[in-house]
Amino acid sequence: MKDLFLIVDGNSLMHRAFHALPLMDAEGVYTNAIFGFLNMLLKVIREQHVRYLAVCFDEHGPTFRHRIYADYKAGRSATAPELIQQLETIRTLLDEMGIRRFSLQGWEADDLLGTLSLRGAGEGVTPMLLTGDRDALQLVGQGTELLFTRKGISETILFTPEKVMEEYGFRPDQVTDWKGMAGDASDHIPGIPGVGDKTAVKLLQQYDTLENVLAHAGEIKGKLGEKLQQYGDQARFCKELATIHRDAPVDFSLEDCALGDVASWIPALEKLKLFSLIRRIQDGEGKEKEKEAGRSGKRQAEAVKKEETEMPEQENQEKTAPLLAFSDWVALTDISMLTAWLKEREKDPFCVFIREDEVSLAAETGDRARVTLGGDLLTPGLDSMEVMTVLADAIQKGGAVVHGGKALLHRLNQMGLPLPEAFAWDTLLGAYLLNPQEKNDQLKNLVSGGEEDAAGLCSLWVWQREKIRAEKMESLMKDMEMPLSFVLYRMEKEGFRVDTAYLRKLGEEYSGEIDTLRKQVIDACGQGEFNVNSTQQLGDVLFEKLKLPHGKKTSRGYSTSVEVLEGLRWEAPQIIEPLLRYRKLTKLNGTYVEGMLPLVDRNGRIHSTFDQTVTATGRLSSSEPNLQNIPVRTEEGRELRKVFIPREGWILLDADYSQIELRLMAHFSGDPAMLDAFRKGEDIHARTASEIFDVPPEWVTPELRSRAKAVNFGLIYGISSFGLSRNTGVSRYEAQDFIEKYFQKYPRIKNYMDQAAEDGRRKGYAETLLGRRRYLPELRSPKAMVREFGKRAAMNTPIQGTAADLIKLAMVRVDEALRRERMKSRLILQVHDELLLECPPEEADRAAEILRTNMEQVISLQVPLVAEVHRGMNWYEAK
DNA sequence: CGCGTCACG
DNA sequence: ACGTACGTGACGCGT
Repeated sequence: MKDLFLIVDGNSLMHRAFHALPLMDAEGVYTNAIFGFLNMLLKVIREQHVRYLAVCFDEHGPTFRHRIYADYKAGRSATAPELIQQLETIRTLLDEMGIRRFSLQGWEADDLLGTLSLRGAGEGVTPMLLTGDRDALQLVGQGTELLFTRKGISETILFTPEKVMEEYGFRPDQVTDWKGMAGDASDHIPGIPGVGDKTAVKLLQQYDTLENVLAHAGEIKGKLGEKLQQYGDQARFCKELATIHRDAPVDFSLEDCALGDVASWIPALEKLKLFSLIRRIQDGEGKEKEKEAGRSGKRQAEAVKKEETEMPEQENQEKTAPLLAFSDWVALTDISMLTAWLKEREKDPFCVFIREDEVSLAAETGDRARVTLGGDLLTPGLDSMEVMTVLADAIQKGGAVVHGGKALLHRLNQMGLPLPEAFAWDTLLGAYLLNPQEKNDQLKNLVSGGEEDAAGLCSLWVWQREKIRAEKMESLMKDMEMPLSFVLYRMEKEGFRVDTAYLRKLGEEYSGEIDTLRKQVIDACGQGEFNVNSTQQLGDVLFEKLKLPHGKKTSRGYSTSVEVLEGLRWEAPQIIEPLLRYRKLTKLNGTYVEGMLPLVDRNGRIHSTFDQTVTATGRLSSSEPNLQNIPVRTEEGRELRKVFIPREGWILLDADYSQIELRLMAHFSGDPAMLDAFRKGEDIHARTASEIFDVPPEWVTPELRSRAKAVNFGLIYGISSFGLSRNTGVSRYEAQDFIEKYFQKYPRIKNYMDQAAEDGRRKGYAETLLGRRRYLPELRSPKAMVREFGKRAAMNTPIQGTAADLIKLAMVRVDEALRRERMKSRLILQVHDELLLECPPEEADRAAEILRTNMEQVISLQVPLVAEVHRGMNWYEAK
């Protein structure tokens, strides 16, 4: 095997380490980036056979890229001073450690990586690049490999040309072609407008190179073809910017890069008091030799590993579970074998993973088995109904570990099989709790090696169990999310009855008026026929042809949003009035009439899907149809709620939390004025108005109250004067004034907000009252805008997320109470702070009581929780 | 598929 | 210097 020449992108790694690790301030010296960098370096040296080592840095001053393109990397915020300081220090340190480093005025570290790898390969060593910069992917191949850091620096992934193809769908030599077309916002490289990541990959798969794409641009139909012709030169230029130059005039000799004994680093590390690194070097020496002897010379083709570090990990650490060891698969070829397999393990949980053609089973003992389903004469398999019947019986005992229990319940129900009361574990829900932001619907994304069978499921379960315990989310899992999935299953199955005749009638009314309005708009514009639904055509007519003053622009032209149109009311009322009404009615008709009718089942009921694993904050989401956004804010839209009715002879109960988010803000902040208002049951917005506008309560006008309400809402979202002014119409100056007055009157709230952002930054995540987490890497972004977003999310998530926790818990308890009392009433809908229940009239009083008490008593806070229950013969009445 | 728009809490 | 309220899903357009 050839010796490895490790070439490190110093800037990239230092940058990543800086943002991944907390600032470590040892006597005023920041060393987090240095520590992370060296830790990483040591790890790679330990794991790979590194014989030669070089570290490359950027040099100050413009490069040839800036000379040909002034905007290159414009818009990047300045490097933090704490990082600049460390970038200075690391150079000296590397020199003292005897590590060869390279930097060259006018060249980026990338170019040096390219140059050194070429020269190294020429001398017969295997270059391995270590960087977090995707541009370097173009250098992979001809012996050069690339270790890419991700999740901060805690994981690396080894790229070979095959791996690049697998991850991105193109070859390393196509990286620059790809970037030339797709562009890169972070480097201010525009690419071709309208061509994004996906389109660029598709083009390359068809035409191979940028030049060939451009040569065939004439054959490509439609807008895409036009754009390719129009922006061909821009794409070539962007490709040039993205191309790494491999001919930098460096003073290189391989021998200068020879890596000595890492123990020689120790004196230099002592100066910086990097004792934990020194300890790692010393500890590692004995152990390394042992490992060396047992290890085969072959390096791992692909390795995703966890960095061992003494610093608290800030990012969400490993995201996939390690695969456990299992015995060989046992093929269960008849039903009695399946029955026996399950019987033998009935004392302990078993993992079950069902696919179209196969059921696999696994247990923590390491046993695993599979059953082939269906089959024909050539590929014998078992009858799927028989298999599922046996399986349902075992699952019913409550010991099944599954991925996505709600879907399994639907499946069992459809087959007419008995349902369990609980599962032992649901890894879909576990994955969501561990990281609500991550895509977690596919098991294979959660297990190392991408296993999608019961053995993978079992590995994931064992790993999650421990993580969830360690992160103190066991109760969220066992007492909330898992039971809730059964409640949601029942809600989905029940559905909500719809008065389709009335819905059709509304649709006809809308359609009739829409036709008239469309004609009015087109007449008033006087520019001939056009599609009023097309924002592009509409913008063209209003702002190009009719020269109306345009507001903000969007990436595709002029904005025609309600906001903009309302501004034109007085300019062209004969166009704008019918247009606004047209917009509104087409929305109601398209989304709520046309969209909903096909979803009504033959019993006149509509079955939304409630997804428990979508939102970042812990809320539910509803889809097909979304019943959480049925109109209510305008009377016209609200009429639609008359369409939602209880089953024959029953009634609807609607219970909603009053001001739950503000109450939570009062609780979290402990602000005395706000606590007092809620304890006395006052009108909170009026009270706020009185406080911040400094008028006696009886002087609070609706106008003042409404402003105060906007400020209260703003607070929950992580207020900014810009946002407040945009949403209320007051000037930004006034908005700023309101905010300042607010914080004067409610200082503890200000304190809470600051604390939420600071806690989030320190811990790396925001959490709810019950311990649900949301990771917020944004708080450590170098970009101010991204950081500001992170702050607002850190302030909002505990509030929105705790409200979500509480209503979920209330749902589990309400459902449980209704079942315990053997009532017919059932939950049919949740809308974030509102529960809808359908019940026979004789149960109404008791059901209302169950709703109210379970919602109000769900937890004890510093302020009372209040839920109001209304009843009616349709949703409109019950609200 | 990406965007603009708009419905909800 | 720059663009922002937090969290969702559906529809229609123009690719």
